[in-house]
Amino acid sequence: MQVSARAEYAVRAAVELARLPAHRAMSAERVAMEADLPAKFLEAILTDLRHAGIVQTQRGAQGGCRLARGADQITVAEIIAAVEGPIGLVRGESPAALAYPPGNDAVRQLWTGAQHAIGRVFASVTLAHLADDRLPAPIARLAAEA
Amino acid sequence: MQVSARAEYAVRAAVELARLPAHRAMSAERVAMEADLPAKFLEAILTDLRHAGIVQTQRGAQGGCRLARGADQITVAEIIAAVEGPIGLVRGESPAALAYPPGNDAVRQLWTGAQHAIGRVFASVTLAHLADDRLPAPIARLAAEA
DNA sequence: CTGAAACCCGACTATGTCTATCGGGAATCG
DNA sequence: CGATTCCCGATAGACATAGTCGGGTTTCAG
Repeated sequence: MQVSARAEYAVRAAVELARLPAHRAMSAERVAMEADLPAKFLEAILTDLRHAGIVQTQRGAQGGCRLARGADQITVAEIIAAVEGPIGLVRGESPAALAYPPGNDAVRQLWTGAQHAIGRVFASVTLAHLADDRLPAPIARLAAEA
Repeated sequence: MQVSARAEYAVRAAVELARLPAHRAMSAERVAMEADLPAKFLEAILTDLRHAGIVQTQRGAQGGCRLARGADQITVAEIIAAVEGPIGLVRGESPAALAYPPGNDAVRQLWTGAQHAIGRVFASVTLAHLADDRLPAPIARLAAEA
């Protein structure tokens, strides 16, 4: 039950971009410096984010990266999906695809529920929240509880 | 973001045991047959469950495995912890152990919240629920939603 | 007592995933 | 032109995971 380094880096990099003044770009290398991430690895991650339409890039001198939309229009869920590919909670399969014998539907629902629980958290947090260092109240409460 | 085969197998095997009449045991091999799991691999998993005090075993002819407690006293969270070891959501570290620069606490809280969200699901489902093929209402609702 | 049933356990292999880097190519701007 | 910056495929190395093997130990039935 892990969040990959890839996903964690993607979020941190995106937060960096979200803190940029509007319409300004930042080179991938600079993002790597600021966020303390391995430069070439981050480059690959930013490529994923671009393919997913989350960031836009500009080649050449004075080029760089910026968010393709407002920070409040980009959720953590999107970012993670972009870098980790389609999410399969159990053995690479979606819970819905698992074949359990009859009378064992609850097991499937268990995995589905877990997936939705985490998906709901990720879908309700945007880059704007992270850039402001302030989560939505329900999530903050969840994080604070025992 | 995956549940390992190990964890999934452990849950399925435990459900099998939960459906046994009280004080009856079942050989590991038979559990593997019934639940359609690789026999030797399951043996290793059952060893983990025994070390965690979730199942009891009896060697020799007519021996086998049974739950160490009532099915309603064993949660999925316990089972998963038993077979996957201490859970580290991000890069093997607990979110609390991650060092983020100041102003980035929300990122840490995000991972913590995700961990709690999933932990809450797993902690509220017991083997009794799964053996009856019926989840607690809040979890069932979570599984059913879009 | 003997032998079969069953657990116990460490070693091992194979496969894949994940992290990260390298090197060179293509676009862009000054 | 030439510096900057993105683009992308190949690849290496480390590690985790899934699953097997073989032999040992305990226990019980007869």
